[in-house]
Amino acid sequence: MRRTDRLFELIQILRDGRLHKGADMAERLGVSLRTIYRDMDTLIASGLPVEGERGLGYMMTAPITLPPLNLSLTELEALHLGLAVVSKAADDELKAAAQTLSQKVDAVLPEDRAAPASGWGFAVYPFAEAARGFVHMAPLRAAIRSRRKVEIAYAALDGEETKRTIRPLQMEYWGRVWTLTSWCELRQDFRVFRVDRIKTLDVTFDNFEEEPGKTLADYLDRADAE
Amino acid sequence: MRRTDRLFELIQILRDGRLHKGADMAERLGVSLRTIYRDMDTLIASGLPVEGERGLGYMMTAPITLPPLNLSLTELEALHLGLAVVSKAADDELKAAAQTLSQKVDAVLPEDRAAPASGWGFAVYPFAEAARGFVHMAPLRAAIRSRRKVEIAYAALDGEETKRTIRPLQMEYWGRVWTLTSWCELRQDFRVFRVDRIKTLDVTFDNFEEEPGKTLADYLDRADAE
DNA sequence: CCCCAACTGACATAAACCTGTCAGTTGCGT
DNA sequence: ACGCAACTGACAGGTTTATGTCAGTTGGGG
Repeated sequence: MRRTDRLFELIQILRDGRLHKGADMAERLGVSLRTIYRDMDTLIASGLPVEGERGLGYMMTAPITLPPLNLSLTELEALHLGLAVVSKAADDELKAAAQTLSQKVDAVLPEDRAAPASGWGFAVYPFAEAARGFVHMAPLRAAIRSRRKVEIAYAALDGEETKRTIRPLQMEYWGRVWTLTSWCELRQDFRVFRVDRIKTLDVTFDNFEEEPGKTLADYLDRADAE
Repeated sequence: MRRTDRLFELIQILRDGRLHKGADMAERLGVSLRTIYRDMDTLIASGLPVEGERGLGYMMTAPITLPPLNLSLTELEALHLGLAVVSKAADDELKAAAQTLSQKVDAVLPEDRAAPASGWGFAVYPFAEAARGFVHMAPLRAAIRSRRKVEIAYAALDGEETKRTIRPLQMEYWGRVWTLTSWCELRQDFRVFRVDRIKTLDVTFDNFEEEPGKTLADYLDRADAE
């Protein structure tokens, strides 16, 4: 096996984010342990986020690696604008992530492509209403990802407050507010909630599967038909 | 010179986006033309956006290359959300760029990190008011980048229409509308315009330099003081 | 104190890679 | 039809890199 192929195999092995011993990888790839040590040196030097620890083994520390991407100038502008929006118009976790990603991108751009001193020509100012819902966004994003039911207390326009269990499907950003499209178990129908009007929110340990008639696709189909 | 060093030099030569002949690069780097052909094969195979044309030479087609980036899951979400916003809430050029960049990112993610069938859990819907200004955004972005004065016909809130020459400094996205911060030569002061209320817009060939008292930093300083 | 596995330098040997030369082709524009 | 420069395969020779072995160190946890 050529060395470059073996390096690629090592990345695939490590990608699972688990702990791996050098000796095991050596056996698997049919080379000596010393060679694996040399290979790991090379991968780490090239920036792969892996850590080795004596007595333990190797583990990848950041699970997602984007390979080299070729961008046009407009794509770079779109990237910066998009990250600027998220830096302002989402919850603290997403804000921080957008900021660190923007910094990472700026750090690797060639000097002639880096941000001009005056910035990229964009600024973003979120609506106060949108900002009020931020407190719920991180748990909602996690619930959407892992498909867990959520219990909310919701204050409708008329002030009436209801408690209900929902299946969160998607959040929408309208510029002024964030909304949440869900399947509502109380009403046995789809409902769209203003995120800023959710009073309390608890993510349950109750998972939900895709049920015909209750998925985001069903909701969108119905919306298209109307 | 080692081969890897030469490959790096080739990238630097090509980065200017101009046409380059193999023979010239061979002479410059002190190797045979055949070796340059082998090198170009290697760079193209690795994804460098270069095209060769018989009778002409080589040229780089996309000037910006991001090296491998390691992202957390939240950074990936922020990236997708940001690009989703730009895919909806900006001019056609930026929209297209955001879409192609999003596709590029999705194409290179490992399967377990790619977009779930139901999407990333976000949707974005722009205000119609914001959309009305889109027609002016591409020329404005270009004018901001290259610091060229712009002639606009502007319809203020009371309906009065004025023609004026401005120095575009920055655009702001408020969710509902886009605005443009400029130095107005008619009023000899900073002015903020609603992009959707600009009736006509012409980018001139008149460049402007940074003048003390008339820069974006001056405007922001004044805004902070108020 | 012992165990675990990462981590390192030095050396000899083997393997892989790179280069220049040569002769040839291809596609486009004039 | 010609000129231009990319593009290709084959070959010989030279250079560089990689590998395994060996003996040693380091740091953390139990």
